[in-house]
Order: sequence, then structure tokens, then C-alpha cells
Amino acid sequence: MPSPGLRERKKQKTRDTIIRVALDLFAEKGYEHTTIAEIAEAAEISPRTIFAYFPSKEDIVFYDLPVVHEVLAQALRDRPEGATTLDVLREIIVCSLAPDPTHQQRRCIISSDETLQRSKRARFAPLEELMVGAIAQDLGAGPGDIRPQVVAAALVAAFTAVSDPTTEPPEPYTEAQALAVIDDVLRFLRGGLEALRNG
Amino acid sequence: MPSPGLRERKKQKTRDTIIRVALDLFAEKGYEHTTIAEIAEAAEISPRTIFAYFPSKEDIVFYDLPVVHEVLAQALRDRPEGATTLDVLREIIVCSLAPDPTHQQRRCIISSDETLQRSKRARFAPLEELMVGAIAQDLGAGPGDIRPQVVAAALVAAFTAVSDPTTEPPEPYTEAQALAVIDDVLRFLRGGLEALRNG
DNA sequence: GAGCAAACTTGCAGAGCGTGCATTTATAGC
DNA sequence: GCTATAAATGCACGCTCTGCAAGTTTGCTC
Repeated sequence: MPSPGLRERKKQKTRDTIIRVALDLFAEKGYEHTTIAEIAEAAEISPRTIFAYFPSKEDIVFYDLPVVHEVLAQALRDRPEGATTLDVLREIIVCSLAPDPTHQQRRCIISSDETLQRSKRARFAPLEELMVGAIAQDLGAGPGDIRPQVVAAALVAAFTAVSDPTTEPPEPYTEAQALAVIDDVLRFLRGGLEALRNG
Repeated sequence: MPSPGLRERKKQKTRDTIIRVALDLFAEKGYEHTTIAEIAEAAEISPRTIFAYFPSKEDIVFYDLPVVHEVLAQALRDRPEGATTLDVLREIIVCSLAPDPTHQQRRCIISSDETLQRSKRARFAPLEELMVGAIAQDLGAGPGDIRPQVVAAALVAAFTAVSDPTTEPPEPYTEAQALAVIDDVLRFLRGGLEALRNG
């Protein structure tokens, strides 16, 4: 691929700056008490420009969601013949466990703001939809079959529980713990599906 | 209980009027394209007064959610000795299948607005939390156990799928169909839980 | 009833998010 | 350098929602 060019690089840099200063401000003063004007000032750009990069204030927090969506869609689309959706998901979850300070910071920001918690939930829906489609394919499910929705919802719930530990203190799962949990969930889902087949 | 008194009755009437005219306007022109000012005018009250009855425009749409929450909480709290959370839920779902024109109208309103769809999802979270607690109790689950979250998520997904049919045309489930679906889901969940025990 | 306290309604001013549009500024390619 | 394109900005505006300080209605007491 060709070198991105100055224009493109500058744009990326501006975007990164917005994310960086916004998350820092959110962490410092809270999401609600940070205004677009303050973010703009900290990023040394005009308030109006922020909306050229992000459709809304919330979208700054969920800055990587479009990429995640794309990665998941591609992984599900290109999965090898024998691999089920559950296998693909397991792989992706394992990869996502790598510790990342920015993600840690964001978790903290989201967990201390009602609006963001609700928003997060809502923003998972498109990902869940991707899974529903892939699982339906796996199961050969017809339009009236709700198994895919149920399985996908269970998967998302498990992922959420693992990635946002609610225990006190909220220490992140070790990879081994997370894997154990995920494999339990997969066992749970396979067991449930089998019960339906034998029902 | 004593007769509510004029003041209380008048308040209830105002509240009902707001809901009525708001839903009609939403259905007619769309949620986004209906302003608080228009609702106020149709209800013959001041715009400021609307916010004395509902914390936000969205809350008008989800006007009955506090009651639903309360009913669910109480049903779970007061369930008889032998009844599991799943039994209680089954009962509530069956009752909720009764056709209601206002609910039908609301479904239509929500389904044609992105914001409301996301909001709906988010607003289910507290109900799901209630179930998580009750299920954890059923299972004797400790704090690190994610089975309650997974089971509750699956239940909510099933309920959502049954109450908002995505099939085209979206004809509501008959009670028999809905019951069949729900019993499938319960079988699925029990099967999954058993698989974990034997794992 | 008259009067009083509490509850409800309203108007006003303002903060904050987000959008449309026209203008200015920076970059890319020739 | 010059021009076409893209990005940044400024400005005005509509909308939701809040705080506050009135005004108005209701319920209660004497």
C-alpha cells in the first residue's frame, strides 16, 4: 500500500488527539461534566471540527467500534469450513483479552456514567446481529427460529461479564480464568442446543 | 384504599393525555420529528410542564416501564417456594401477550426510530438485573459465577424475539405459538445448565 | 365561605449537543 | 506558482433539558 500522504496522516493524528484528550478529560471530570468546547480547546481545534470526526460526543468514547464491527464481520464471513461461529468468537475473545491502558481507562469512564452504560449496551446490538446471522447459518435455522437470537445474546452476556468484572475489587480476569469461563459458556450453549434437538 | 382525591385524579389525567397525544404524534410524524412543544400544544399544557411528568422525551414512550419493573420485582420476590425464576417469567410472559392497541402502536413507533430501539435495549437492563439476582439465588451462584447473567440474557432475548416479531409481515404470535417458543427456550436453558453440571 | 399552606403550572433565561451553510485555509497535483 | 480538492472554521439556529422565580389551583381549617 502506498504511503498515506501528509493529509491522511494529519487527519489520523487529529483523530487520535481528540480521542486522547477527550478520554483524559472524561476520566478526570466525568463524561457528563466535560463539554465539547473543552475537548476542542484541549485538542486545539474548533468545536465544530470535532463533529467532522465523530457524529456525536458518545462516538468518541466508542471510537473503535466500527473497526471491531468490521473485524468481526470479516472473521465470521471468512471462517474456515469446519469452524462454527462459537469457535470464531472464542478466538476473537481470546485476542481481545490483551491488556490495553486506553481500554482500561474507557471501562472506567463508562462504568461511572449511566448514559454511557446504556449506550454501550445499545451499541453491542449490531455485533449481536452479526452473530445471529452466522449462528443461524450454522444451525440451518429458518426465519421463525429464535435459537440464533438466544445463543447470540448468551454469548454477548458472557463476553460482557468477562470483560467488565463486577466483582469488588474489579480486577481483570486472567487469560486462563477468562478461557475457563468462555469454555463453560460454550459448553452451556452446546448442551442447551442438544437438549432442544432431543426435546 | 381511599378515593384518590381531585388533585391526584387530575394529575393522572394529565399524564394520560400526554402519553396519548405524544404516541399519536410519534406515530403520525415520527418520534424524531415531533417536538416537545408540539406535544405540549396538543395536550394543552405548557412545554415546561411535560418535564414535571416525564424526565425526558424518551420516558414518554416507555411510560409503563417503572410499573413493569415493580411488578417483576414483586413477582420474583414473592414467588412461592417451589417456583423457579423461569416459572415466574413464563407466567408473566403469558400475561403480557394480551393484545393492547397502545402497546402495538408503541412497537410500531419504536421500530421506526433508531434512537428508540437503542433506548429500549438499554432500558431492559434493569429488568435483566432483577432476573440475574433471582436466578443467582435459584442456582446458589456465588459472585464470580456468570451463569445467571447468561441465562437472564437468553431469557430477555427470547422474550424480545417473541414480543417483536421480525418476520414479514410482522404478525404477532398467537398465544400457543409464543408458549411453544418459550417452553423451547426454557428447555434450552435447563439443558445447558445440566450440561455444565455434568461437564 | 375566607384564608392559608402546599402542590401544581408556567414563563424565562440559559447551558449544551448537534446541523446546515458559507467562508477561509491547507494540501495535492500539474 | 497555480488551481482544484479537501479540511477547518465561524455563525446562526433548532432542540432537549434544567434552575429559578413567579403565578395559579387545590385541600384544609376555622
